[in-house]
Amino acid sequence: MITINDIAEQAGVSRTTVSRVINNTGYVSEKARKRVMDVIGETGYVPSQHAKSLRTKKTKIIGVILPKISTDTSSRTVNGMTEVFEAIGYQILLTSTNLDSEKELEHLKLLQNRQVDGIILIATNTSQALLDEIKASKVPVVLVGQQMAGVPSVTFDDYAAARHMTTLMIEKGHKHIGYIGVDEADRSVGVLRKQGYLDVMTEHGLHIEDAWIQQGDFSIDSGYDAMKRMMHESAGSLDGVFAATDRMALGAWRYIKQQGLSIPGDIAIVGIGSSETSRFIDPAMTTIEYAHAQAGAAAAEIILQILEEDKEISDKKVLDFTLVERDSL
Amino acid sequence: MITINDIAEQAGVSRTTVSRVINNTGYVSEKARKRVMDVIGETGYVPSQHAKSLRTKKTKIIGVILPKISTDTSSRTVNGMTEVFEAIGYQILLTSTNLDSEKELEHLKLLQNRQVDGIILIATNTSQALLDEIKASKVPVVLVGQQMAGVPSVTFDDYAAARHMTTLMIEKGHKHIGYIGVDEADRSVGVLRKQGYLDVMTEHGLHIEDAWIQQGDFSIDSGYDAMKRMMHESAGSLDGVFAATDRMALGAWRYIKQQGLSIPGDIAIVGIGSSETSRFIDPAMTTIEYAHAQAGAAAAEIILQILEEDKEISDKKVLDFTLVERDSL
DNA sequence: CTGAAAGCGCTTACAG
DNA sequence: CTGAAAGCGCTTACAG
Repeated sequence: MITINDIAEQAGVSRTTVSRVINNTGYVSEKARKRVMDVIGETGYVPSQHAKSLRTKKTKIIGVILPKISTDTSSRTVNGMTEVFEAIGYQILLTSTNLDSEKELEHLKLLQNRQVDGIILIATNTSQALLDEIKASKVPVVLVGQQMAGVPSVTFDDYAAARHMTTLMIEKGHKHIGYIGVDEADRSVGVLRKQGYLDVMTEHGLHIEDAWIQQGDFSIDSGYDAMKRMMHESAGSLDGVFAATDRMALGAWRYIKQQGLSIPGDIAIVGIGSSETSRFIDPAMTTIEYAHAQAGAAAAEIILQILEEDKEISDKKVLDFTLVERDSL
Repeated sequence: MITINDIAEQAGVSRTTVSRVINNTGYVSEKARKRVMDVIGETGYVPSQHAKSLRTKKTKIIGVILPKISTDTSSRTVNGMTEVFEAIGYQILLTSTNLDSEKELEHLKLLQNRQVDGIILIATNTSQALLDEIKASKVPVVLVGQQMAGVPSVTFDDYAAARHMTTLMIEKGHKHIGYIGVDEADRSVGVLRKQGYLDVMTEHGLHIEDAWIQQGDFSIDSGYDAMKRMMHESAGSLDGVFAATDRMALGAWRYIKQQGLSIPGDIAIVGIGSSETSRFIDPAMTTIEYAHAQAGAAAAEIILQILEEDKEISDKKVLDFTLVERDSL
């Protein structure tokens, strides 16, 4: 392996000088700089990041913790971050918790040991343990998807989105609207979206049967099962279903189709997420689109600001949503 | 920051001894080990990976180069790798080329500077420049999706898969079969799949109009456009289309539906890839499934063998495919 | 069973 | 404008 010493020797300067030209810092005579550059060019020398990190305590690596790597949401978010980071030479160290929230804690620790400069956590819950770990973190953490006191984050306006969608359903003449949600440990998806639905229903004086509120686990199959339960247990007047995510809506869609019912004639079905599949099914699903790439980019920018400008930031950036009206409502 | 020196001091031993207990190497008396462990427990000390890497030249980080992060294929592949790596404490440094093959070279260099232990490259072409860079690499590289002389790889049997699908179409009574492919710089997708189609057609003495062979660029829209061109330029007897990827097949499907044609009644349409969407559209698409997660896992295992067992491996692992028969053929 | 010492490849005051 | 030297936090022969 070729080191800074080799370059210094071949260029006939000290390694201090070599370091200066590499990092473009301090004064170096044009002559010396050129000699060093030439030798670097000839040898193809690249500085050891480890040695450098050991000294400077900086790595230019950002740890990213995802709930699951193979989802539309994750990959779009990471994509957005990548664009921002790549331009300035940062790289991403990726870990996935595979939906195991214990692992969020574990990975948070792991990444710090790796001496990443910062961590972006696509969070699925807001537990106290998680908050504690974040507060204790030696490196800045920014949250995506959830908000926590004193922690910078970028989220979508889940409550407003759910309100908007529910209102739209009512405006279109639906009155007996069911809801497929997720566990409330997930504040954004589990609590806020549901609350939006509940509040709008109440404000319109609309009754909600117990059977109309079901819970899934984000998977397509769980949406299918939830829909099935809802139909079986319901008194029968159901004319619309709002699922907290497109994947669960897709499962519900599937069950309804299998029953030979018409969408939206018999039952309207809508989701949130704007997945690719939701666009191609028949009827194409009305949904709400979140700009995940933009969220990723925003998170990247926040962490960069903290790192490079050494700012104390605890911004909570809330991104807007856009309604995608198609044919299932 | 708390270091090995602090631990040594508090435990009343030398840092040599601390290092020994951390790494479970050499002799340490039970008493000393316990004291050290206790102090580590109390302090929450974690060794600096950089210092360690600087000495050992190992990082336990694998660089992964993807063509595009937000695709089904990529995320499934990465998922498969993650499972293997996670179990033994390796992590993944992810970079995406965003379909820019220049960047494959660039990232190959970049990752080496990051001192990754190895690189997994999800390749989209087999250019000489790429091969040269791989050969010159200081760390082992394993290829996914393409084969190159002397480089370990895991691929799918694209030629056999295309043959299989084309044969099936013919058996189902289709004779006028078009093909939507991609650029031939991509040997696996561009050349082998097309060759499978061509050979089977020839063997059955089936004629192929010029207009029946079109090219896309992997995107849904390009499949749509290719299908449109095919229909416009064709003499009219077309009764089936085989697209090299599900996404392009999806685009083609869309165009055919828009024309009010029946699938597979008027035209059958099939793809390769088994994307989620292909399962939910109407009619559900017949396709070929590749076990991407398994490919990722296989690649991870190969690189681990090279790294941990110090073997010289240039295995070419070829994974099988499975036909997913649905309703579009 | 244990420790002193050298060294991994850098950067950064400090002195000139 | 330049260099000698210290030091970042580890591991690993070597000697005892």
